Amino acid sequence: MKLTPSAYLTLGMIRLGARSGYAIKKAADLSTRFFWPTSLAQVYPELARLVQAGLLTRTEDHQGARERFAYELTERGEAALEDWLRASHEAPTQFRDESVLRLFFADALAEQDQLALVRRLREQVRGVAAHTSGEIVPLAEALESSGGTRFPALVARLRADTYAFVEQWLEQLEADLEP
Amino acid sequence: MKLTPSAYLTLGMIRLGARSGYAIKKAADLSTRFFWPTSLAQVYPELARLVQAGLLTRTEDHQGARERFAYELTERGEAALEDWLRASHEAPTQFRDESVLRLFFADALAEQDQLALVRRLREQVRGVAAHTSGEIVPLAEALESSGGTRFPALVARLRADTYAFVEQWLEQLEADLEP
DNA sequence: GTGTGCATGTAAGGAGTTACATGATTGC
DNA sequence: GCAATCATGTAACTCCTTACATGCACAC
Repeated sequence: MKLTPSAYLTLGMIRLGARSGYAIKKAADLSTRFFWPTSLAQVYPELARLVQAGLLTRTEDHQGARERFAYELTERGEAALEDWLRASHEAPTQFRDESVLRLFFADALAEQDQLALVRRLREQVRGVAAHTSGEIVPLAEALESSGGTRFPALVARLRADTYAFVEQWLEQLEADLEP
Repeated sequence: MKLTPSAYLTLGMIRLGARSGYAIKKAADLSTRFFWPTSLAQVYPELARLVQAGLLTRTEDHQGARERFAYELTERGEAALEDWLRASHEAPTQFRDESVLRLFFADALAEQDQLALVRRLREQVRGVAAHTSGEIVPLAEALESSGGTRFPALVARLRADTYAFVEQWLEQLEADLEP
């Protein structure tokens, strides 16, 4: 039984304290979405598969008339997660960015339009950097001080710092392109 | 008629001098693959669509008994490419990286295993950085000095520098994690 | 009382990958 | 002679997204 990264995302989020499918999706949108997006239409079937496979338990946890299920890791589920974390597989990075694709082909433009393209790209990158350091890092740091999990904050900082670096790089490029 | 980024990739590669579907795919594997991967099973139908739409012409260009077709941009094709380059759409970046996902959940591991995970990740990143600066950048720079197209080289350098930055960041993290 | 958030799921469709299928040319 | 590269395409499948469908709880 081979599990996909999305399955491990599910297991990992439950290990970090998410109990419902909804909570997993919500947590993912604030953290892992940037390097592993997911959707509810993925989460629910995945939960069902993992229960089927004996890696999760599902118990009723209804709130009055509103239905809710609480998931927990079984021993085998915990072991599966840790095995995956320890494994040294080659995981090919998937990256798709239309903006960079445009930058790649920018020679087709007149100089002023090239400059405009770079400027737009830098502003996009600046926005991501600001959002990451302003919103995502603080959330992850709250988790760090409350729960003792440090890696979510590390990953958030890595992202913030990387985007800040790219922003500087593009700023320099912009300066070089200016007439 | 709305075109996908893959369509613009196709147009762009032809503008840079690729003539056959095979050549487009080959060029993409050495350049755009890192931010917009493609495959022959995408390229061929895309070429057919673009010919159909009047953005490309297709002419026979057989080499003896081996069949080959040469594609060229029509005026409308060139205009479509340039419009896309000038447009300022929000292009959501798609990024999927199982290694970062593992890093995110690394709190589940014992300290020595956390260190091993970071070390592996750094080595992966180092490999990418080395490949990019050693193989991809020189190729793009050759294009730059021969043909006057500078943006492919800029994009390659951006990638090389970014990965070098991430490698340093992880090196620092590794040092911090060491007992 | 109404909008936002919590909560669970299914169905249809799209985008992209791998595998299949075929064959010529070139360099060693 | 044989392997790698050039060259064109199709078919099946997988993964993921968007849209659909439904309803409770809580705060304002």
